[in-house]
Amino acid sequence: MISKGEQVIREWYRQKNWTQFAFQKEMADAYLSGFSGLLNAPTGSGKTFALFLPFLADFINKHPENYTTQKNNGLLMLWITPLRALTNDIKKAMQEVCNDIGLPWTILTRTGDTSAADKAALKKKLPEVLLTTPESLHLMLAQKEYPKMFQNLQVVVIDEWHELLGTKRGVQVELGLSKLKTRSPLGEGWGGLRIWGISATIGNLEQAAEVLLGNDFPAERIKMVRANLDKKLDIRSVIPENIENYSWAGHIGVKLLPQVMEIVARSKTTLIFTNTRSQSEIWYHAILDNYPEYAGVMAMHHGSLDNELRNWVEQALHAEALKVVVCTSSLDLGVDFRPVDTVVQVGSPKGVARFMQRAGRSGHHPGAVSRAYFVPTHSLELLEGAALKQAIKQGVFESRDPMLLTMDVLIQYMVTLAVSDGFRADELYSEVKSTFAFADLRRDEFNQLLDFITNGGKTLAQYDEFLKVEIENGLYKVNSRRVAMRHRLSIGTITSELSIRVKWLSGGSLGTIEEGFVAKLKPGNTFWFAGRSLEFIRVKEMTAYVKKSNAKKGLIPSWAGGRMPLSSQLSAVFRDKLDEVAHGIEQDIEVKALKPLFDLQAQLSHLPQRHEFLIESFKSREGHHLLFYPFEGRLVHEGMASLLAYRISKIKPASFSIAMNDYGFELLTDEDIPIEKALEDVAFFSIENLLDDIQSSLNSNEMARRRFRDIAHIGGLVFTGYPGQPVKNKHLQASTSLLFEVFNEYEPDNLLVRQAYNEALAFQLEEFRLRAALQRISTQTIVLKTIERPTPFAFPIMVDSLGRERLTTETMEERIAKLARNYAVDDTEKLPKTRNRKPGITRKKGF
DNA sequence: GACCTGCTGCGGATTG
Repeated sequence: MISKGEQVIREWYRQKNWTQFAFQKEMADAYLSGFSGLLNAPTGSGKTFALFLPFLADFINKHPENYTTQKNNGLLMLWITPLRALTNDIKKAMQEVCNDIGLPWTILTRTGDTSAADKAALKKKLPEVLLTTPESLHLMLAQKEYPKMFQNLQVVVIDEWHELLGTKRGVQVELGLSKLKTRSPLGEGWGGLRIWGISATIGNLEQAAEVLLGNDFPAERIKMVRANLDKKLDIRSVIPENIENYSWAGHIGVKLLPQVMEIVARSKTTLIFTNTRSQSEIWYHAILDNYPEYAGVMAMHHGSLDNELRNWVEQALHAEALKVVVCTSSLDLGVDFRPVDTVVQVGSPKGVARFMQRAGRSGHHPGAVSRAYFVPTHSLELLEGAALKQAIKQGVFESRDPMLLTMDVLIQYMVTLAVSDGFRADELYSEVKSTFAFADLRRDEFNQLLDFITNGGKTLAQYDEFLKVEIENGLYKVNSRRVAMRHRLSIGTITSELSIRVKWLSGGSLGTIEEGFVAKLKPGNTFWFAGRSLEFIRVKEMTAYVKKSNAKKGLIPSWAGGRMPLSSQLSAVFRDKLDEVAHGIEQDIEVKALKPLFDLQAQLSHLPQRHEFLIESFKSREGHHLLFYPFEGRLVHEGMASLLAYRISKIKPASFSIAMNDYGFELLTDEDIPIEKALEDVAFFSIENLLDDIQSSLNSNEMARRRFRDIAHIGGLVFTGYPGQPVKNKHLQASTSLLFEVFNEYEPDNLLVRQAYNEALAFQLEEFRLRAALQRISTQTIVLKTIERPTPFAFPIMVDSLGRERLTTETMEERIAKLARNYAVDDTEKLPKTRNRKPGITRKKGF
């Protein structure tokens, strides 16, 4: 005997002519039996229905006779997604089902886009289902009498949980949930509220569920539902026709444009993913220049383009009006674009999961094949193509590590609650302790935070602006309207640099570029942005005004952003591939194509096997070069380079400059380096004294100061300004820097400062990975080769070397002069030609 | 001739 609700679901699938997948049945069973848990399903697999339909069935079962007239029960389902854009898509799908089965419900969304009138209406009459973002959830918690809003809540769904996990937005979700569970009508604690996460496949699914549900969730009420859909992937590398002439270094990859355009021509709709916004612009421009027939059926999509422009592109993709879109990861999530049948990835995707995610953008029908091409931007990167295929075959996925004890997020949350109805310390402490993130929060730490929001802590007590929260009969409350307003304005954990808006003189916005780029422009200059040729007119009030230009050439802006290292999973498979090469047992076409390159590497130096660690040493007019190849990603290399430089300098004082990429790093000095002696020293690669040596070798103070900027924003120590009137970056930097100094000097045990140091260690240095890499190297056989000239492994690193960082305080002028004097012409002349870089241009420090 | 790495994500008041 099946229930009325289940009948309705089945009937709905039948009418749609859809088959109900096994995982959808399993999901319905779990839901209807009252479980909470995690649904592991890829986008476009019908996961929304998998959760929404059982929820409806459950409701129908409670009112089997008259469900079509039931309404106004209050908010029953809260659906949280990380993306504003997704809320409307999902709302449409849900509303359709309700209409189909005759349920008189309105599905609403509440995000920053929601009009003030709708937000006010929402307070008066609650919808049965509400779709929102983590930030909006916290804004709701900052409203007076917010418990009323959630008093009937039955289920919370966190969509794309893998996207939030591992970020401070994820911690925000954990805290929000810890509050909602206490508001459940079905009993205190985890009495009845069901919580479901939806996640794509990641390396730590079990942990993802654990983090979502918190520490006190009864294990017997947790289910993991997996959509074992067999998605067919067809992955191919684009192999340069003449590998011996292909660049040894470089990141743009435009040389392979003809091959890519052949793929585009063969396909219906292609997404070309690039790794940076600037690279998107360059590729778009290159296509327009060389294949003008694509004008009109080609578009671009990245994070600095105006929203309106991006919405248009998304619509046009749906409407099958576009043949090719050049984009960054701004298109690798969310909305499903059915017409897309081919994905091209230009340059290393840096991780297996990211590549899968992007490949999955093509062939978005059940049963369709996802077709993805990998385009290397330099020769050695082709080996990553082989590694990617192997990793996918083996099902190797990166994990998303949950963030722990993020005090800035907690402070923000405490003030949020104080702004609305206020909180009591003991109660809040136990709620917060129930989250995964704050399971280890000590009471004295919590008290320190309480002291901080009420008295400004030890150091800021005399400044009124830090005394936000007052205590009335044990209730922590914000009474100042100004403090409350400012706080609501700064809820959220995403911080970003100030940018300059680009607008037509005639009105209408194109997007944003960075201050530094605008500073390079003179009125009348042409630059390319958003795929158009623009003439720069002037800057006024954070806006650059432009008009259309007919110039064919122009500067292309670049943006400063995060630098993702090669993931440790992909690095490991990359090393496996290299081992195959060294043993001559390579099978992959990528590796076979690279044979000439590897032969040269073997001839000039050595091809390391799994148990070997290669170090190359050579002298040029620039000085003594040492090259190390851990193949562990650039962040680890950066840390390891500084560490080894420090350890060498203990044997013989020297000043080093450092260059690195995802495969290895270089140490360069004008002194003779006693490398053999250093290698004899057992402690050279040792993890003993690692933290101390890191402290001495790197400017950890500066690294922490950088992290502290964001922490201070999130923790509400600085006010970033009213909408439309941002506080100047310079001022913000000065004030966070000052705060950092003050804490460092007078309150070294300050929790936010401690957090800054921890974040720097974990994210800037990837300390955990660095440790593992050193341990691996200490078991390997060191192969030290003296080489005559840069090898295929060395060259890409050395090309980047002009952006190298000085470990000593040698001034810039001296450096440039020395470079100009010593630039080793005879060494570089023989090398394959790559892009030109102006000597003397330095890249900003990484931290 | 220039450009030649560096992603993504959200939210928002009041006064005059």
